[in-house]
Amino acid sequence: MKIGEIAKAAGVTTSRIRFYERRGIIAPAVRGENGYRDYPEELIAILRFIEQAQSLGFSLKEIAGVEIAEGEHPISCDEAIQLLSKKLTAVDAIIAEAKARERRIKALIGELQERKAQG
Amino acid sequence: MKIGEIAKAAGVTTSRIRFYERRGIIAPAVRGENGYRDYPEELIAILRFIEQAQSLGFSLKEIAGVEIAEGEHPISCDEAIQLLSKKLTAVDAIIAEAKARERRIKALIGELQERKAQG
DNA sequence: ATAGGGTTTGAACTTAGGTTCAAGGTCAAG
DNA sequence: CTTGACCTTGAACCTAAGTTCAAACCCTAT
Repeated sequence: MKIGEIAKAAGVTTSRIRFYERRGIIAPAVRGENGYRDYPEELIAILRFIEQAQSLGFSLKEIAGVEIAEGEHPISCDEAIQLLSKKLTAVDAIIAEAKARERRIKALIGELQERKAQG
Repeated sequence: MKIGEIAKAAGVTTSRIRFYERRGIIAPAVRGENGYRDYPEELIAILRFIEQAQSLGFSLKEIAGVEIAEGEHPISCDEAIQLLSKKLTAVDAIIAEAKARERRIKALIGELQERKAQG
């Protein structure tokens, strides 16, 4: 498949695919006679996997590590659980931080409303 | 006060203060004979205000808007409540998103543990 | 053969919030 | 009078995840 076809199939832009290649997140494409990139259908699943991982909060750097591991020797179930657990901890920290922010903002609003009503 | 003094007093770097000036977040400093920036003590409070606002989730762009308003005609209590309420909504959205992520990650971990135990 | 669409490359641009650097000017102390 | 600490400027650099651009090449349909 040509880059435009696979991009459409996976729902990403062609520039993004080239970018992933530059960054080593996906393997360099096989080239046709004309120099065009030629992709196997399996890349569609990989691109979708990348999107999924990103939406869970994994950076491309983190994803690249897994992808490379996939190339060499696929990531094990235990390793996947490890990675997800670590990310879960990070996400929990983000939630806690955001909640703290929320509390502070609410407190400030309360203060200002007091001031408006009384002072 | 010289830039180094005020930076130390406010707990920020001198480069940050110059950066804020470049961006129009704080007013251009008055200059002494030697060309050195000369700051009034009030800037300490302003710098602390900026840090506070940032830690509540306001961007420098948003803060700049308020600062400019402060220069011209101070922001009203009602306006402050408005801004904070809007930010509260944004923070709530971030929390909701992060929680959704958390749920998805937990679900995935659960799936993988099932697979490990059974499959 | 020519217009259009798709592809190639490398390089520059984007947002955010700064930091770091180089080259030079200033000031107080010893 | 020189050393060291501070100040000045503009410009480049940083992370993240791409996008956009220019100039050129390829392919297909008319």
